[in-house]
Amino acid sequence: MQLSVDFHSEKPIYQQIRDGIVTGIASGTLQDGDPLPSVRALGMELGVNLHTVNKAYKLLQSEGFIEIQRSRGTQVKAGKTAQNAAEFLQTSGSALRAVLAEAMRRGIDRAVLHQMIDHFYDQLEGENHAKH
Amino acid sequence: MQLSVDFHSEKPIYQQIRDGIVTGIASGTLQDGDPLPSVRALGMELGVNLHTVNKAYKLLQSEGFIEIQRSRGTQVKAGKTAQNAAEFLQTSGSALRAVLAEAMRRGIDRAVLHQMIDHFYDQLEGENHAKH
DNA sequence: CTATCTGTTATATATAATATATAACAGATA
DNA sequence: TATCTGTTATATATTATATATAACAGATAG
Repeated sequence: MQLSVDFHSEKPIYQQIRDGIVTGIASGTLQDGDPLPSVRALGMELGVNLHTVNKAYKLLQSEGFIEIQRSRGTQVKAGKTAQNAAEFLQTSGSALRAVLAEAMRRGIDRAVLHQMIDHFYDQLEGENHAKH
Repeated sequence: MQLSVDFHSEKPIYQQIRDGIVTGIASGTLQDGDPLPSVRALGMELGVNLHTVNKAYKLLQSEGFIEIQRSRGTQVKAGKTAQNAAEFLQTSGSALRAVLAEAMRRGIDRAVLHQMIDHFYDQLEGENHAKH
């Protein structure tokens, strides 16, 4: 687990943990069936309370990224969602990377970029709804 | 001002207001020198407290998007940041839109997408730092 | 000059999200 | 049986968000 948390980030710790694991799955570092550290072990490793790790695990479970088995442990469940993310990165990753590089070259702030993406996504969702 | 807020959104109201105005500037709907409603007027229009609007205005000011003049009002200040955003949308907007459409076609969640973008941005920042 | 419009400041309150701390419970397993 | 799992419960602290009310001070239109 090459995973770290930034205590000064505006992003909640439990989300940082979630994002790190999702990234691991999407990039193939974490594969189907791989065991995850226990909530206590990862908590110790990151210097974080076990409940914070538990919150991240619960979130990942609700999103279908992992499977939690009481008193047995936690395993990566590289299902449809993870597979879709991985395939998207393979087909469109370089295009996305190029667009982001252009944005960075123009000095566009990360928050502004997120806002643009939400805006486009809203538009696309509206178009899709209109079709049905 | 075609601007609305979603009280059930996970995104804070003051950020929704900010994002709406930034979108207006980037799209050209709001142009340099255009006056914005007073904090009280916009608060009334949106059904929101004046301090919430004021918080959004302060944020926009700190980002260089608007200019606030005590007791005179607020004006759009389409400076470098806004210009950069607008130019980026003109040159790369369609490419970004295409990538996002592909992501949506694959059913990729908005949060996962944001996470991917942060990941790429972190990578690109690392590469740029390494060059200098 | 006066009334009214600006943004601003101050104070208080309420709610929700985040994070930690501590303890105990219950199932699986070596 | 001892120890590892996730889970539940309770309590506390901090921060962010949002509202409410009131007052202040500068600009401006009447």
